[in-house]
Formats: sequence, structure tokens, C-alpha cells
Amino acid sequence: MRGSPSGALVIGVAALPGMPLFEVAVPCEVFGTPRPGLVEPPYDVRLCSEDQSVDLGLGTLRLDHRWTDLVNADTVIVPALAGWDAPVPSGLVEALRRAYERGARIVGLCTGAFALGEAGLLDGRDATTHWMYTQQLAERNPSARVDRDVLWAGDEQVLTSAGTASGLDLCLELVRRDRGAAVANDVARRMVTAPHRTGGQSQFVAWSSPPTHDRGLAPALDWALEHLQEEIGPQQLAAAAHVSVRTLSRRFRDSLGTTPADWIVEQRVRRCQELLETTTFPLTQLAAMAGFSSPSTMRSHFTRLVGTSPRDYRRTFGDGQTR
DNA sequence: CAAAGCGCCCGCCAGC
DNA sequence: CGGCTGGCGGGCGCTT
Repeated sequence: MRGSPSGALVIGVAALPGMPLFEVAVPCEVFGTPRPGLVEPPYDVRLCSEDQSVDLGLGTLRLDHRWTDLVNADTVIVPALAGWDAPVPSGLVEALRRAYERGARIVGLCTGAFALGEAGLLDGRDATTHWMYTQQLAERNPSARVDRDVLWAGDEQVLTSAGTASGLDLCLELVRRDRGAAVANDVARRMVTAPHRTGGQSQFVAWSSPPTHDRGLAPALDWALEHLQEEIGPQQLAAAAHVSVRTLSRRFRDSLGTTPADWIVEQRVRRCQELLETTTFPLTQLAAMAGFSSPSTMRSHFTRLVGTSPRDYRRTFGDGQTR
């Protein structure tokens, strides 16, 4: 990796006319916002464009960097294009190829994946894009393995994400790889978003599909979510993952930034939230359904993680059937 | 709420 | 010999 003079990792973001503003803003927010004491040294984000100014629909940005600056970045991000078949400047395609050859990480958010495809970077790789355009992506890149049902896909060097919000998930994944899971979790917390969303883009509920990465852990996590109401703990989870409790503990720290017991409690609280929103079960029964040994333990965990009591949460987010 | 018990996490080390 | 695994034990924080 090249890095800037200060040693910070350089993130090059390609800005093209007509790009949705939010798509450009996502990597700028994740990587560009200074987070003293958490992300040290901070990332060096460089917005690059063809000319001095780029029209993003809602306004015109004046930018200091050009396509050639992308080549020297450690990570190059192409946000969603103006349209899936919007023309990609040859200068950008060339910069992507050269950056890739120099070992840079290349990332396409949403329809930005099509730009990576034009540079030939998706060949033989797992890839995705917005679910409305996966067909077109597969047709244009016959040798890519396009998966319609993941939030993001890729390998160590070339990654793509699905629709708008999943760009956040992918950017947080990059932080996880660069700085570790604990830091990524903290960044997510400060942005008030989920540190690690599971499920694919066609899913509406989070607990039905395994995460797309850490494949070794995924089946065990899936199994745990199906048996939350039972008395499962680190031992059962380790058995499901076919490893020792000691190894399981390490895997959790490395890939999720948490511990098995804490993760289970978090999942149980999430289950509680869902049940409070959609059912009118009494709290005693609800606690049991989420796998808590008593309503009081549910209450303490719930208030600690959510910030409000289960009763207040139901009053605010339930369907109004409560009395 | 307070005390006691215990489940869990992690450092350490040995084995592969 | 370097990395990964798993068993052990101590200490700590949570549960009851």
C-alpha cells in the first residue's frame, strides 16, 4: 500500500456527473469524518473527477483531484453511477486498471459495479449490485459470479455492494479489515447504524440469512438464531461451529469484535424488539420466547442496549394494539 | 438491594 | 519454526 506522506491510508472516490449525492457522501462520511482517538491516523479521502467541477444534480462540486490521483490511492471507490448504463469515462476505466495493478483495493457501490466491470475487474469474481440491475451486470460480465441476494460481495481486492444503504455496510467492512472489528463497531455506533447487518438485499428481516463474510462462523450463527429461545450459550455455539469454546471466542473477537455471550444477548434483545413491535404477548412470555431466563434479565439487557424499557418500547413502536 | 455462586473471557502454554 | 488450536486456571462481572 502506498499511503500518504503522513502514513494515512488514502481513499480515492470517483465523482461523475449525475451521481446520486448520497452515494458519494457515504464513503466521505465513513472515511472522511475525523474520529480522534478511534481512527488514528485518519483516512485521507480524495474526491477525484474528470474536470475541475462535477455536477451532482443538486449542486456543483469543485474538486482538486483528477483520475490520475486515483492510481496512487490505497482504496478506490466508485459510487453509484447516474444510471446503470451511464457512460464511464475512459480515463476513469484506465485509472481503475492501473490502480488495481498497483495493488489498490477497488470498490464499487451500487451501480458503481458497472464501472469495475468495464475495467474487467469483475471477471472470475463474486460481485453484486442493486437488485434491479443484477441481470444487466451478469450479462455484461459473463465470467463474474453475480449474487443478487447479498449486501456486498468480493474478495480481498475487488468488492461491490448492493443498493444505497448497503454501501454503508461495505464501507464499514473496509474499516473492519483496516482497523479491526472493534474499531469498525465503534464507528458504526457513532454513526448510529448497525455494525454488522446480516441478510441479503431481498430480505426484510435480519435473522433469516447468514452473513456474507466469515463463512466459517455463518452456519453456527444461523443455527443460534433458530434456537434463541433455548438455553444456548458459548458451549452450544462452539459445538455448532465444530470448534472449541476457546477458538470460538477468538473467532468472535476477530471477525465480529464481540464475545459469544454478548452476541447472543444482543440477538435476544433484537428478537425482543421484533416481538414487542409485532405482538402483544405479556412480557413474561416474551422474555421466554427470546431466550431470557427471566423478565428481569431481559429488562436489564434491553434497557442497557436499546436505551428504553421494553414497556416503553412497545408503547412507541407497537402496532397500537397494546392497552 | 446485597451477597454468594458461577459462567464467561482471556492470558498462558503445550501440541500439532 | 510460525501459526492455529484447545485445555487450564484465575479473576471478574453477571445472575439469582
